[in-house]
Amino acid sequence: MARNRLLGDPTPVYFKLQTEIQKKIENSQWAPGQRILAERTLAENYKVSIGTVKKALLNLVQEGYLYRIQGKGTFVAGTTLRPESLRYYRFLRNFTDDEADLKIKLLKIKRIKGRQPHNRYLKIRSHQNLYELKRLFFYKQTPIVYSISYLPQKMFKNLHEFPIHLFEKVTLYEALEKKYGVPTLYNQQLFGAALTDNLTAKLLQIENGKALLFIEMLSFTYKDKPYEYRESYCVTDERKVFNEI
Amino acid sequence: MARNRLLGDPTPVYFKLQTEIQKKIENSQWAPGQRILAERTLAENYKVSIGTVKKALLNLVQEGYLYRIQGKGTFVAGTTLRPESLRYYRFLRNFTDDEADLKIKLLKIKRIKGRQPHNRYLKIRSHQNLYELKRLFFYKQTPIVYSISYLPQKMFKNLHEFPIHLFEKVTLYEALEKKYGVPTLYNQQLFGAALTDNLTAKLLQIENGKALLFIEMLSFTYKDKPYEYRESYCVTDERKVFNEI
DNA sequence: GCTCATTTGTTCGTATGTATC
DNA sequence: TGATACATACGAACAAATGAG
Repeated sequence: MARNRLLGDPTPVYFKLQTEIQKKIENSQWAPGQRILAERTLAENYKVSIGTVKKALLNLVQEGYLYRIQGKGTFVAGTTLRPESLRYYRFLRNFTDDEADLKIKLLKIKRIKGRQPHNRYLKIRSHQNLYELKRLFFYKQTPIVYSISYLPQKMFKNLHEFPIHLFEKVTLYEALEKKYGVPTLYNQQLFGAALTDNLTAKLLQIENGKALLFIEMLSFTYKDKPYEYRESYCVTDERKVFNEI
Repeated sequence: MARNRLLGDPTPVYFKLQTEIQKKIENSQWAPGQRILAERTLAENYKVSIGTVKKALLNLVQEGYLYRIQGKGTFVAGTTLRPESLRYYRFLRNFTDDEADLKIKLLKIKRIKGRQPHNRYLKIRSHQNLYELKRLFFYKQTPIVYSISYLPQKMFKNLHEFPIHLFEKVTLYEALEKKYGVPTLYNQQLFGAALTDNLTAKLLQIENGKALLFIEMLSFTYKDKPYEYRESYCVTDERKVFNEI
């Protein structure tokens, strides 16, 4: 009977509930993996019908904040990028090829002063410091990607003290979500081409003057907050970088 | 009361209805833009409750088959009706830049014999013939993309007889949807880097030996049917190709 | 500018099916 | 087996937007 809307507030009840839950997830009051209250319980607590609770929850499932398992419950989700696209990056010979399995090697992690345009992309002030991660991605002993990541020090305290294998065994995404509760919700990329310089030629073991795929990437977590800016140089002679939209 | 499910068929009623409507859209019985029957009418026709019809329709909205306007009705969607998501490449100087507006020039359209790997990507037999479209994309008089598209002749009969401005004034997507009822649902891309050869250097008005962004693209319509394979060469000195996932 | 029929949007409540442990 | 939790389905009432008259 829409009892809750008689006072002239046009915001639907389900949307208010949805927003409340979303906020609890965004500010980490409810952590990824955690089971939340049951439909009925929520309905009783908020004094709304089960159907209204269902609508709020299903919307949040659709937006990637929650997932539900019949008979078990409703749970807070983590990184919402499809696991395939998360595996960084996906290298294929052609459209019908299988994905190549890459190994990661951490070259260096260090703390650096803030710089531009990095800090601007990350939406932090220019005096805020950064972590710089340099990594190589290998396909069967052959290096094919050289990437440099920049992360706000303030957001990832003591990142440099973690064991190195953390950045080699799992993706950076998984590591950051597990250690800092920062799930990846979406990311933006800029694709370009560049010629090899001395450094990249040496690291990627190719001759100078070859064409490289150059990717700039910004990864976002809750509240459209960018938390990583990454530059990658890719050898695409054999395999190319796959994307689906 | 689930009357329709007493006979042991585990398929939900809403899902059957959803599938029926989806098929009508896929085989063009219901065309993009067309209004479909009202909720109540569908409920009466199929002898199910309004809630069940609603669920089926909302699922199809979410999958992009339909859109709904309160007070007007439920309509069949198409590519044209979701402009932002499936645009041509978007060219930006950096992450905070605005999108550059590109002009298109059709260089040539001709019928060619089928070839590999094109026909394999398009999932058609190797003897089936193709259309080949060569186009240049300009940003303020400066050419920045050279693209070659391949389309199955069988699927797009008489494509070469359409006026040229059709391929210059609107995107290829819109043209194909309007003329052949083939909306674009998603596409796949492979990104690589290449060095300029004589042809591309001349067309793109740059010197030989520069690095170009090379994009292979496959566009899909209903039933995961690929209908266009495209190769693009992009000058990314000033602007880069944007993507968001 | 107003009214009215149509259509979708929101909310309620109930009953039953089905998966999990 | 039973308790719990989500999924499906029904139907009613009212709100809000649209467009025609």
